[in-house]
Amino acid sequence: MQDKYSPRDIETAAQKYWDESQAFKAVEDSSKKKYYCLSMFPYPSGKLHMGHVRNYTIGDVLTRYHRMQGYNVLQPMGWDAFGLPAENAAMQNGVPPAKWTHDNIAYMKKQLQSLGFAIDWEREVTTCTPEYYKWNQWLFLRMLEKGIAYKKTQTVNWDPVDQTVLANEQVIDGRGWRTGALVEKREIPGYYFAITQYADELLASLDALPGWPERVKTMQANWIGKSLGVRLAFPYTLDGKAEKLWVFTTRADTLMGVTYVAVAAEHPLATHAAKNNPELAAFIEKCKQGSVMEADVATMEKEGMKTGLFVQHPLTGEQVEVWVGNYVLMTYGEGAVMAVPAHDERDFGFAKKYSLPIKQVITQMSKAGEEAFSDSAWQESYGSKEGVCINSGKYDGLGYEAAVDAIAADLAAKGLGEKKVQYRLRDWGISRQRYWGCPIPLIHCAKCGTVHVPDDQLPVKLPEDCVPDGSGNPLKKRADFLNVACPQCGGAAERETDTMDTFVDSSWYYARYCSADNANAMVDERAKYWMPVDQYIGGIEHAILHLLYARFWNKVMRDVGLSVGSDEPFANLLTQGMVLNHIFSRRTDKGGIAYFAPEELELEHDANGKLVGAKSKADDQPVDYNGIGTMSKSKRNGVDPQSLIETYGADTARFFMMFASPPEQTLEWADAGVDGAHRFLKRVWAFGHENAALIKDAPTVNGKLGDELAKLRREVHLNLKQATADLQRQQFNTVASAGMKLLNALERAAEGDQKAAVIAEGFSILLRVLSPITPHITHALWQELGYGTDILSAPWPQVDEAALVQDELELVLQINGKLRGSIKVAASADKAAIEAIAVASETAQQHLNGAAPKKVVVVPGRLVNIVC
RNA sequence: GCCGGGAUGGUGAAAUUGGUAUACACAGCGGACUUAAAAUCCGCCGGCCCUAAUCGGCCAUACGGGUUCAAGUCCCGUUCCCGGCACCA
Repeated sequence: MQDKYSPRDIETAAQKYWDESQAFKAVEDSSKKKYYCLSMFPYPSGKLHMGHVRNYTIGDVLTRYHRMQGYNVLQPMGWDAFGLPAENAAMQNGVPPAKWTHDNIAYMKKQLQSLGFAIDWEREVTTCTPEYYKWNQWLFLRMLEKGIAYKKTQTVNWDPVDQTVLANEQVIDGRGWRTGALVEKREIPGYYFAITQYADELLASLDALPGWPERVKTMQANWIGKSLGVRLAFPYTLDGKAEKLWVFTTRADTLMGVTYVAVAAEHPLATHAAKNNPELAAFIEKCKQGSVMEADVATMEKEGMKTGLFVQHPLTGEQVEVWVGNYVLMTYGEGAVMAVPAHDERDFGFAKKYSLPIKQVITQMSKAGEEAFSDSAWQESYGSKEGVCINSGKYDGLGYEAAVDAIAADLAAKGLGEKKVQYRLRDWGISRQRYWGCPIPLIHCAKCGTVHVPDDQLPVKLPEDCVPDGSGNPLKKRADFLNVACPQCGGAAERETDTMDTFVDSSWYYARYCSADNANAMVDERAKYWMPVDQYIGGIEHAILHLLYARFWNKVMRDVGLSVGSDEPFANLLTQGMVLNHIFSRRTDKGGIAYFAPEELELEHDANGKLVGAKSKADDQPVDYNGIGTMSKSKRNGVDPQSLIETYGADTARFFMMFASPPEQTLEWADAGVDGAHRFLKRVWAFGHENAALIKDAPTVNGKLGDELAKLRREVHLNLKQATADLQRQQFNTVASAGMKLLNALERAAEGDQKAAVIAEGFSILLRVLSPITPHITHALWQELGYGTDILSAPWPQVDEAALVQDELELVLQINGKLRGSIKVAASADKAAIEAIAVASETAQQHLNGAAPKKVVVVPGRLVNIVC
């Protein structure tokens, strides 16, 4: 046995052993309880970053822990390999996205393997391979057949200089990231998945997911946003024809307070009004500038212009003025809203700005609003809270529900409205005008229209040698891809060049791992054994979109008749906190933005170690600080774990990452503390080495121990108990602490009868507690010390409750809630006895001064509080 | 702007159900070993006050209120930070 801890040798040997013994190959075995542990697969950006190390270490700890608990475990890995960064890299380096992606995968796979994760690599899945994306195409066609997929227009960000569609991420302050040009909104056709058809089920089955964090379920429920409201119409006459302007509201009780209606810039009414109104036409054009992002729309200055048109109030028949508002979105609801400035904050701001009338129709029973319409007066007099109707004619005095019912009934009688359930959730637009994605399997024929690619011609393969140049989709220039015979008439036709959103790829990979080698089916019977995923682990940033899309897709697969095994794909979810780092950038001369990677920068700190700025190493000039944020490819602020692994070894990297903070917590990256983690592992090794002879020959603990050794053994089992509980509740930082405390205790062991037995037992517990976190060092020591051949299949240690028993307890003594001392009581003492001892104590007598206590609170095993 | 989360020593954090706030570490300081350094080991380590030193007292879990015998933990309000907002993945 080496006397010095040498991670390189130990880790290479352990990994070789696992590899040769096929230790992590998962085989279906219906006689054993299965545990499918899945971490979100990485985008192959080039190198792992610390967020990956954190994510995959968490998954590996859970996998190895459950294996020791006797489960048949599956932990697979794959690559979310289509996406935008590959195209950006292609533009920068002139390398085709396919090559760049496959090179990155090869490198990152080596990195993952060097971390010693218990992964079954035979099930590896890569989404940019035809074997995988064939099934995207296959299911897409099934969805078209079932009416779950359909075509309509979508609004996109358009860069007028590059003549290309921009992702939201590529829009910075309303400008294209490469060109600096003002971004425009543009309407183009695209394919949608009707996720709203599943809205009710997606909402309802959140209740069937007790293993999901509440915060994620709340976010998803709010995102789906089911609300009961009223869809109602404002009638009007246009060119002599009777028309209706439809709106949706959740506040029909305020209908009598409507003082104007606002429509989107793209609304037909706006278009009509603009025909003879150049000023309005110009305003509508202006509304088309800027990004489509909701955050931008919600924070921009609200602007509007009157159309000169009027509609009728559906109940009173009064004239209501129609405005165009830049905050009304054509793609939401009806593209028009009724405005009640007295009881909606946004309408109020708009009405104040354009001096529109404000009519109070709800009272909160505070003072009536005669005074100036200042914001605080609005809050006090009006407000958006539900209340009782006033100034509303026959509805006066009604509360929210009664008013909505009465108004809805009156609208229905006139044929001008009805109650309606509305969702905030919108259908999922999946068309991307981009090269590096899964081709949409459709063919456009002049004669036959849009034709489905027949199943026997799938997959539609993406040519892998394109190099995008930033302007438009290169597939449009590929005659060999584009030109195809129409499957129906055999005439000349063209392939669809749009590709699918990469969220499609990641919506079902969990199922593919179960049948990764099946070329004839998307999933097969084996999915029934493994699914649902028992533990899914990934970043909290996926709380809504990815997790909702995956839940939706799983239900679609079920409804298409595939054997997915369950209605929900992920039984338990652990949402990892983000690993953050500082972000630095510079404006480019074109007006775009360029980010700097940590290795390109010289950071500057003040005396307290606080970051004050940074300089580029290349030109020694300062760069802009953009605050702190998620480690990401696009912001270039990821920290590569490679040097950490090379310097200290995988076990140190893993231990440090787990010890740094609880998994769900956001973590600002700092490598202070890595030394401490490494020092601890060196101590573990040294302890094993120094006590090797003692441990190898040790008998088992038998009979009563001396006080000191009994105390040590109690500490060992206390820490085992804590570590086991912490693994159950997935708080790995305190599992690491428990390991440290355990070693501290063992190192301080007193001499005495049975010392060898206590040490041998204690160290075997320590090794097993640590093994999920630091599998290599524990594997080596387990073998070297003769505990067994393979710690992987060692059972998880059991707490000996007898070792925890104490004869005498020390309780905290509080006087009036303040710590004033302690008392010793027999473990068997009852409440009355404890109270008597506490009151009789010298400390209590001093404070009581002869008087009787007003109250005594006894918390068994913890404290006594005397109130005087 | 909307939805979700967070804030505890110089730093990462602990406190599992309302019951000793700061476990376990990092950094720092002091010491041992050494010709020396590294490594290793030992000790100290929230702030203020009292004391020669102990003993002890007060304050402190982002900020302001509240409930309770008792609040980091529960309730109300505020600030700042992080994640998401539908074409980053």
